[in-house]
Amino acid sequence: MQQALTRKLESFEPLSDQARWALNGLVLKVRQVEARQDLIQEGDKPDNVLLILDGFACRYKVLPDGQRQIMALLVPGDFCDLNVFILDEMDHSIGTISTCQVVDIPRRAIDEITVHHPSIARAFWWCSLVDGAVLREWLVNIGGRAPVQRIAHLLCELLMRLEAVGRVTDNSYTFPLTQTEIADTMGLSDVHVNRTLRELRALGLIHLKHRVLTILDVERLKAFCLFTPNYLHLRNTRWGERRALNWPGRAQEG
Amino acid sequence: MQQALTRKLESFEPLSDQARWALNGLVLKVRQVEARQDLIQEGDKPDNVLLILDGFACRYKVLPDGQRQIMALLVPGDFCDLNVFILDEMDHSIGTISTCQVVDIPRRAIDEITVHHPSIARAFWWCSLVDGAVLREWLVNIGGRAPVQRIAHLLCELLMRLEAVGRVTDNSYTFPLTQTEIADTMGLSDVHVNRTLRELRALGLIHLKHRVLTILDVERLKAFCLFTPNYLHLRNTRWGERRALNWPGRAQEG
DNA sequence: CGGGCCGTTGACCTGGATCAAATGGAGTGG
DNA sequence: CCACTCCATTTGATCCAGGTCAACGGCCCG
Repeated sequence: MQQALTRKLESFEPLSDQARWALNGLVLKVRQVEARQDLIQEGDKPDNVLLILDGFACRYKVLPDGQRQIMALLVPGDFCDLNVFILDEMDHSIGTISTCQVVDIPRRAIDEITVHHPSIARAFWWCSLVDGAVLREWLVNIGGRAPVQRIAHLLCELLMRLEAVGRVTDNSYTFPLTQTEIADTMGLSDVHVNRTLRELRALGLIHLKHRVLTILDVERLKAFCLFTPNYLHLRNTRWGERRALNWPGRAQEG
Repeated sequence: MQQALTRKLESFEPLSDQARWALNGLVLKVRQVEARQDLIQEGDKPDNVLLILDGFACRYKVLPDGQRQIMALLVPGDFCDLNVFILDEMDHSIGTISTCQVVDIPRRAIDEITVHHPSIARAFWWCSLVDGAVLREWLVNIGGRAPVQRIAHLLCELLMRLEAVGRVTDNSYTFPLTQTEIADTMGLSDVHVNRTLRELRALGLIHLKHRVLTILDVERLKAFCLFTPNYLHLRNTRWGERRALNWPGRAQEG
């Protein structure tokens, strides 16, 4: 099941057998971590790269007033910062949401594999660029979209990201966030998340029960929140068709 | 004046004379660009790296409904993505806010300088990691902070970033954004931005007129929005003292 | 002098936060 | 098997921060 990473990287570009084999070599000591545990805390100086093999984790910060903001969701195949070493210390924490399987990859192993396999180096770069793109889209999401489309957008994004690592069947995937966690992610109150989910259910767009989310009508959900997948920069998946979906107007000139 | 980049990189770690000289070599054909022009548009496939020498630019997206979201401000010394080449196409646009001086650095020049100067390669890495950190902080800002502190936080951040490239004198810097642009940045309405600025003025925290911002009481403004500069990862500036400012509680354990 | 852009202000109204309480399910222990 | 606890979800009621609409004023520039 740890081919999540390989599979994800191959949605960027195909890898040679050697490269795939080298990637498997990164996965040595797999750790099982309970839900709601910190993997790294703000202020730490990590000396390993973390790779999520299974489960959901998140980057988050807690403001002095207790307000917690989740800034990213990490799903199977996701790294937390391939180059953290360069920074003095973590400026945010990373914690598990569900039970996770995690690998600690020593810095040196990353260095070696990227030296020996330029294709992997490129693919790793791609990962961090995509992470940035996702982050920007989240900013757009929170800053610009109404709560219903905001949540719908998150669900669409996760559908595609999880699809890319083979965690989706019949438009349905495990979605372990509590409503409060969704609230902390989307900058909403938990009460309002509840009502918004109800609305999405009433619209016949989703079904969410017992931590399993089913998207009842993918195309309608995407249209509903004007989801444009370009920012995920997928190439080789069946989702990655290069087309301008829902892209009427261009930026106005000054 | 183009030592903005050098100066910024040296707030990460000192550079040798050779490295500094090589950096200057990157700056060849400087372009002057009017305010409100696109430097790169969504969908483009850029073949140069852009470096801002002077002026303000921004990353933005325009949603199908016309809503515009600014996702980052680029100030002197800022790059737009050192590795865009890896991606198929831009997923957002970059446009100038004020008149800007911009350099187009060919991909090859970047490759060469990083090969010959590992310290610069590290420093470039640091840049992109900091960009990511800033982006995350913006997410926290929009998702978690009330409008007044949100704007105050932006002003604090800019103070420090501009300070790092020598664009601040007497706690005062050029701030070319219109109120509408601030609104598009902060996920607020322009009317409310206006009132919020008035509030900050009334509190005696800032003075903003004719595109020049003066922070009347830096410490009070920082305290006001609970500004924590750790995410900027500055080391060698007088702001970069390594201390846990305003950091009472730790993340709770599950 | 006139037009356009930007900032400012007032009036109104609504979306979403907040508070509070009830329901339901999963686990635990008697 | 039932009682009890702990949490997440659900729902109702209330309130206000901030969006929306509209008008005006100032400034720059042609």
